Amino acid sequence: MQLKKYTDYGLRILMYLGAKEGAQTTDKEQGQLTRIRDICDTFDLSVNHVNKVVHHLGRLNLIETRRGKNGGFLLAKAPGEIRLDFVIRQLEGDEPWIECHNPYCVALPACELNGIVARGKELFYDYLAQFTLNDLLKKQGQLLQIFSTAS
Amino acid sequence: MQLKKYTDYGLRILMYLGAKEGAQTTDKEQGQLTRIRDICDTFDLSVNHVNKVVHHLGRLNLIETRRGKNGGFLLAKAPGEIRLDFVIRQLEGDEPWIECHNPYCVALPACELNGIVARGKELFYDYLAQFTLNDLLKKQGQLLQIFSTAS
DNA sequence: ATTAAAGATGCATTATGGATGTAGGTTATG
DNA sequence: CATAACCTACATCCATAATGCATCTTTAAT
Repeated sequence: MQLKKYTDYGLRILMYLGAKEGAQTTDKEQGQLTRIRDICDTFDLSVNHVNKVVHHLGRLNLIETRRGKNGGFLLAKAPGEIRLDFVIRQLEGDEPWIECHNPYCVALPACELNGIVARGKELFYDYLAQFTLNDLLKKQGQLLQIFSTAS
Repeated sequence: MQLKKYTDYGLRILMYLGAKEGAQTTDKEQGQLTRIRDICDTFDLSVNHVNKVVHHLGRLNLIETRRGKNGGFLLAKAPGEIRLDFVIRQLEGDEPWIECHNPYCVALPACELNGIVARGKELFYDYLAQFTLNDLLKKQGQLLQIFSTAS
C-alpha cells in the first residue's frame, strides 16, 4: 500500500518545473527548457524511467514537451491549475483498492467491504483535490536553491 | 496502490467467523471450531497463506486460536468491537504511502507533499474507523448461505 | 543538407516484494 | 501414543514495478 515511484517522480518533476518557472520574471525571456537530463541529475534518477514519466505528463497536458535541439519541457498550465488528485490518480492508475475478483470472492454478492473501501478511497482523493502544485511550492526559494545545487 | 491479498483474506476470515458465530444461539453450545481448511475450502485459497493470516489475527487478539485435536479458532471479541481501520492498518502495515528516502529525495527539506499525502491517508483510516465487523455482516443470512454451500 | 540534440517508442532485463510451498515443531485430545 | 490441529522458519515462485537498451522521429543550428 504505497504510491509507485513512477507517481512520485511525476510529482517531483512538476515541483522542479514549478519552482524554476515561478522564478522566471518574464514568460518570454526564459532560458533553456528543462530537459530529462536536468531532472535525472537533480534527483539522481534513471533516464529511462523519467523519460516515460515525462512522456506521460505530456500526454496528460500537464506539461508541454518539445522535441529536437534545444527541446525540453515546461508546465502547460499555471501551478494553481494542476490539482494533486488528478496527477496522482492518472499516474497511479485508478483501480479499486480491494480486489474482489482475481481470485473471485464468493462473498461478493453479500459483501459490504468493497463499497466501504471505495468510499474511503474517494475521501482520500477528495482531500488531495484541495491542493494544487502551488501548495507544493510554498517553500519555493528553498526548493530553487536545492535544485540549483543538487545537479 | 491496492490492499494486499493478505489483508483481504484477513477480512474474509473475520466475516466468515462473524457470520457463523452470529448464527449460533448459545455461546457454549457451539459446534466444531472453524479450521484453516474450512476457510480455504470456502474461499478457495492457499492453506499456507491463510495459515499466516490466521496466526496474525491471533497475535492481534482478534481471534482466539486453539491448537491440537478439535482445535481451530473463533472471534475473540464481539463483532462490534472489531474496527475495520485497526484490522486493515495492522494487516496491511502502517508505512507511509509515499517514499521520500530510498531513493532519497533532495527536495525533502522543503517538500510539502509527504505531509499532504500522510493527512489523506489518515482521513482514509478515519473513515474506516466508523465501521466494525458488524457493518460487514448486514447481510448475515445471505453470507451464511453462501459460506455453507461454497465449501 | 548535415549534424547534433532532444523527446518518443518498443522491447528486454532486473529487482522487489507479495504469494505460495515444504518441512518440521508444538500442543491438545482421546 | 497417535492424531489433528495450529506454529514457525525457511525456500521458492511469480507478478509487476523499476530500469536498461536500441532505435526512431523531430527540430534547430550550422
